[in-house]
Amino acid sequence: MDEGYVELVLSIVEQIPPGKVATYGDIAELIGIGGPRQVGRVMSVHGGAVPWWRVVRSNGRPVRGIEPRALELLRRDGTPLRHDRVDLGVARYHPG
DNA sequence: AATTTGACGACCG
DNA sequence: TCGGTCGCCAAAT
Repeated sequence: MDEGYVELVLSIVEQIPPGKVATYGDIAELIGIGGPRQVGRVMSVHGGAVPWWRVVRSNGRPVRGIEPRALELLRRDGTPLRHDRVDLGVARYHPG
């Protein structure tokens, strides 16, 4: 596998197809780390190498601090957006 | 070693 | 829908 959960998180994010999104909580639960904050921390450090904009919060809102950027990238992927929010009911991707 | 911080989540009013 | 609170855990200070 790998040396730590960091690579594991990144590998999952890379598997998210265009037009779909995953939540921090889903990833955290999938790999079995303490909580979604750890996923967020990993993304803040190594997220630049993966499609970070396909990881959103549980309420469908994009990542904090970079919403404009995330929304444009999501829109480019064809992700179902409802104004400034992702339609999780349709766009939610179940990793694994 | 102790405290605060953070790309979060669930719950409550 | 919005804001406040608590729980969570690793990293930063």
